[in-house]
Amino acid sequence: MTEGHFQEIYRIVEAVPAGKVVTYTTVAVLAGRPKAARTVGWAMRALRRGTHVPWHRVINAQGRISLPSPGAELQRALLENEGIEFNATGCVDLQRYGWQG
DNA sequence: CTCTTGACGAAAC
DNA sequence: TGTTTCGCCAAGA
Repeated sequence: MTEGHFQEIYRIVEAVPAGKVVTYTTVAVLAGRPKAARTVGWAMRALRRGTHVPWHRVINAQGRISLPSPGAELQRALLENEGIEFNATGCVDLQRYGWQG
């Protein structure tokens, strides 16, 4: 399944437990590329049928959903379904729900 | 091989 | 405080 450098990213995202979230940067760091946060987003967008990666647990450093399109509503719904709460500003408390805690 | 795009991020304006 | 720019990395045309 060597789908390129995304494999490592997918592996990390899959390791994120339900009810927790990680930022693109965190995934990038764990993947060994702290400057490749954008690439993580690329990997998420590249997700297609067949990949059971919990992409919805990946948010930006602001604890906010970056998806400009309706995908944001879906991601938020999935996160709330896992018990994650959103701030009035639509932000998630990374200190509380972050994988790192 | 070159140029553009993108679900990022921090800094500059 | 909101918007814009630059840097970084990988993929697609």
